[in-house]
Amino acid sequence: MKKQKKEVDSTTEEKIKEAARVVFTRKGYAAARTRDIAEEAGINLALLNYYFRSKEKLFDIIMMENIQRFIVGAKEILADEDTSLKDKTEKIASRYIDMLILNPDLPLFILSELRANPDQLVDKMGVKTLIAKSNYFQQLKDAAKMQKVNPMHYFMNTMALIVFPFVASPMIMNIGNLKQADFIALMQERKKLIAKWVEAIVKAK
Amino acid sequence: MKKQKKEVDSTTEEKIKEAARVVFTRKGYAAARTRDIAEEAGINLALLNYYFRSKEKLFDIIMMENIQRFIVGAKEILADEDTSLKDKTEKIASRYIDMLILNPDLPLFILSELRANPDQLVDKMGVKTLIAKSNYFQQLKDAAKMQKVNPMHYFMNTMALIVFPFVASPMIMNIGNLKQADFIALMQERKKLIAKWVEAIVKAK
DNA sequence: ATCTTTTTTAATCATTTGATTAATTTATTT
DNA sequence: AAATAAATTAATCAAATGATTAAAAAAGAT
Repeated sequence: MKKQKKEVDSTTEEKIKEAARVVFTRKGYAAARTRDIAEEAGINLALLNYYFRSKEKLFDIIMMENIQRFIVGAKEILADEDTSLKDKTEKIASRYIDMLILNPDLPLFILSELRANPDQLVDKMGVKTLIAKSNYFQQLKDAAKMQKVNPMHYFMNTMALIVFPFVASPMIMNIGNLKQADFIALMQERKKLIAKWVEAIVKAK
Repeated sequence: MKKQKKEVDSTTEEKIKEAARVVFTRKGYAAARTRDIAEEAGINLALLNYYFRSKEKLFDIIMMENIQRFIVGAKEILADEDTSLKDKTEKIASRYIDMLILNPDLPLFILSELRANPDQLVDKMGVKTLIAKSNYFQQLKDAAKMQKVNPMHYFMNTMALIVFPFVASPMIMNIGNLKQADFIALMQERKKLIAKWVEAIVKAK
């Protein structure tokens, strides 16, 4: 009944999930074919429905896990009462840039599917409270109050500086004449720069 | 043979194109159904193929026009030899934010389809030379030289600050408890702020 | 008015695609 | 080893979907 788990990711179920993650994340729900996933996983198409019932059910699982993957680890950084805003920004930037180098399709996937499905997926994942009630957001508010600016601006700016290059990487690489390695090198540089920039923004004028 | 053009957008061909723009831009190529487009246009499905041969041909036209819509008007601002970097940034931010308020789905659509089709669509549209050879980019390079930083960083930052909030608007509105009108008000505020922020970034540290 | 061309419609086709079924193979239990 | 359960496969189904066709309607030309 139970599959032996000596190789953790070698069960059929795991092979399907991993293939689904690759295909869904790269092509999006609508463009992904269940046959693509089956082929990527090296399994018979029927097994996909045998293990996950439907394309949609499988997608929901992947979507959940992808969002989790996106916010995991952020909580401790954002909650830390002993670090400055600049410290947090640098840690967040560093962690996310590393993660995005490994999963470059993740943000565009999430943002696209989020727009397509006005579900409360974000709600469900508790992103809102994670951020809005964090020490980080309080520090943002403090900084914003002095500038008489909506703190959401600073939050958007930080996210933008971290995530946008990955969302727009084909265009960036084209305009800047960059190869894959050049782009990654640029992103590595940003780990330190972003915190500096955000600090400059917060203190601007 | 020729349709009279008294009402410019009332010809069947135009109705289809406009409907296609709406549906493609909102749902992307893969999720858009030719029947959706026909219904949105209020025409018989066969007319879509009669006028445009195929879904793909119609899409290519819309894609071209959408990219054009994205870069039109930027050229003069970027080329102007008599304005400062800050002036240009402010003008670009203002123009793009206005445009994005009217076409909020445009950037995610372009970025998604650009990633899906590694064609040289960007090449074809001449975005690269438009930017790389502009007075604007020269000013970016000058600023970057002093900071010993790749000028692409500043380009990415400016694009990010302008475009990202629209790409991530569902998440932003959720986290910030914002209604549509609140979000637009925030974007209006950014018109002025972005140039200030970019200036602060360029001069940072 | 008649003829020709263009536009529009309803019906249908062929393919793709998500899903199911029945049979076969493999693993587990007794 | 026999019996039972789980996993896998090939074949097939039904619905969706892009596209075509033949006929009808509308517009334009003679």
